[in-house]
Amino acid sequence: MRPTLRDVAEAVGVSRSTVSNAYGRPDQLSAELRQRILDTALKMGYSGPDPTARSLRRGFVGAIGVLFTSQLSYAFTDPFAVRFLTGVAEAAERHSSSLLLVPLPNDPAGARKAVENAAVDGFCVYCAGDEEGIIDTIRGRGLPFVTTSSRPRAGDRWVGIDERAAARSIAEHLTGLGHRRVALLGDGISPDPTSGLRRLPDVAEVTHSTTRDRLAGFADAFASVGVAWPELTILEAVGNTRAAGAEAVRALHALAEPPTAVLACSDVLALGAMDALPAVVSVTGFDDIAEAAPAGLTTVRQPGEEKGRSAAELLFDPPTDTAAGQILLPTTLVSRTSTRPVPRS
Amino acid sequence: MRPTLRDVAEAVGVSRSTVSNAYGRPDQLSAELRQRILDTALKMGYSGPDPTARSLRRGFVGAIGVLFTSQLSYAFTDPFAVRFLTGVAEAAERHSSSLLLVPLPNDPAGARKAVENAAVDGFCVYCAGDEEGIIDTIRGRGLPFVTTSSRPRAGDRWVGIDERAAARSIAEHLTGLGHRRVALLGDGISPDPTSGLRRLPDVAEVTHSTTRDRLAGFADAFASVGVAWPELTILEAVGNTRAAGAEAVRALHALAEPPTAVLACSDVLALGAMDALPAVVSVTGFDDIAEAAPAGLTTVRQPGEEKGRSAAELLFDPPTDTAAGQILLPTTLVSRTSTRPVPRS
DNA sequence: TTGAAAGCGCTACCAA
DNA sequence: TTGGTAGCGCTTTCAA
Repeated sequence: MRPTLRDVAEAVGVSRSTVSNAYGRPDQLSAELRQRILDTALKMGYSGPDPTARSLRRGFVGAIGVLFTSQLSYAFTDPFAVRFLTGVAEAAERHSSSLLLVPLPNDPAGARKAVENAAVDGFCVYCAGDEEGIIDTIRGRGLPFVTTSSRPRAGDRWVGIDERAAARSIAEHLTGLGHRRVALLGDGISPDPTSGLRRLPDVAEVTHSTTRDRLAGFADAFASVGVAWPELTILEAVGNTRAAGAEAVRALHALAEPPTAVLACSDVLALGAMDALPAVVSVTGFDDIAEAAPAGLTTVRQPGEEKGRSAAELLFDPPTDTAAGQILLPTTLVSRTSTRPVPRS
Repeated sequence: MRPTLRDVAEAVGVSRSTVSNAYGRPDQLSAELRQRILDTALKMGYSGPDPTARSLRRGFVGAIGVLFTSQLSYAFTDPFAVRFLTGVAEAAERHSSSLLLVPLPNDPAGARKAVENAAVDGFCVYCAGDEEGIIDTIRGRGLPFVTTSSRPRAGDRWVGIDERAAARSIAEHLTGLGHRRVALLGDGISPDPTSGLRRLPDVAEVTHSTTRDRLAGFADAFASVGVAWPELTILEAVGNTRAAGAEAVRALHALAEPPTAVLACSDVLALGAMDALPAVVSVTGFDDIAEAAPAGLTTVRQPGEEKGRSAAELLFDPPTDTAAGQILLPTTLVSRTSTRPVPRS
């Protein structure tokens, strides 16, 4: 049996409080006594107060939870998610807090349970899919949280970008180059995804909110040059991976009149599309991950690390002014070689 | 005040054990009573047992700690570390366990405290630097752990590769191409690093164990063709980043007889070296990260995800056979275009 | 199937 | 500066 604080107290011949103070409040006892306690503890193989017991008593844990609304192991394969995490980690370091990464099972009940069982002081929710249920569960626990959802509730802390406007801006870049027959590529379009062409009466039916907003932004730009939603080709990828992007655009080969450009909802998908398409087809991405520049991918840059950092800081230092709890980050259109004017035919 | 399990028990008019069972052991009470309890709880705003209290009572947490022996936020910028983490996450998902990422302060005392305060059931230690003190602290807590250290103690659980042999193999590739005047590039060579040329009487003095073993392996190959340690140029990078690699090799411009090849201790450093050197200089890396292939970098492949997965599995399912607790992973030499025969002059 | 009792290991208050 | 006391919120025997 490992020794407890009580054992050390008995061995030294002092009370438990004094031993506790020796670890947590060194100023509450003489340096000499403290040293005697620490020495005895070391000799007995006691390595300090049990973290769990301490958390229970103190009512705070010293860790924040990070939730990815997609599979945790996938999150690490998504360069943008990793950048977000880097930012969160920076803030956590500054606040001497740990990061609890909680894998969420696919079934809602399991996900709920996972969120309820996480021993944390608050959550950063990286929204890449369905977040409603998860956020409700956190709310139910009464814990503070920050989201990157594309549509935060008023009063919720949030860090994000104007998804729709950013998407519109890159689509306008393409309309400016003369593109009219285009395909939109995203994942999380339907609840039960399959790769390839999708018939979609209305953008409102798109499952994932981020994809929905970006597609809506793309559509805005085309609507303003007279291309209505039904004339846009919608491509669904199964998952946000390069391979899924490549796979999805294969469906274009079957078309009599293939699009002159593909607008992807992420750089990862866009790079996959470039892998599978001839270079005459213009391609755009979203995020500006590290791989985008060497590939010459035209994209929208959003500050990934800063997103993570701001989210975590919002959790650690809640702003008193409620308006300051919503941080809108800037985006920039980055024009590279993957987009060109429509070839005359 | 949030309601506790006790409040729910009183509201329903049953004992606390029964409410506890309603959550943790549904088979211990009638479905009807359970539903009544759950309904009441919901109405009262009770969202299930407190995770910390439950952990204390049960004596187990449901999370494993992941320790990077370099700054946590840096770890995410290292593609190989991210792959390791991906593997760990996969295993954690399978075992419904969370991942606690613990930032370690640079000072040993702070690092010790951070490890002592982590509420986890065990640790995966990703060794990229000094691990001795950290592992001792874990041992002091009596928690199970797995390392990727290059020199595990007998009896410790471990996952790794034969660093020295792998390094030797890639160096032999270069000696086979005729290279004799070469530079070795690594980080963590000296305790107080500065970028550039390093005078180093003996490889044993290298600070970080992994760098030490890889440099030793490089040296082995050159020794066997008659190039002794003092004839090798040693370059130190400050940190394992692409920029640091580029910066470190700038020191070569000053040499009258620059090396014909640079052997780096990681792909990241190697890519940096390629950024800063003329293409006639051969460069080798280590790890085979995703960026290596497009850059044509000759390197040694080690299975990153598998390393993480195996490490975590070793933690979750301790092998009864102690010999099975040490897993040696295979490596492969991947020859690409960044290495060429020595140009005749 | 349900309940009473006994802590898990610790910290914080208050009094000495 | 030190110690006694009272729980933090829960689970788990064990007995009814």
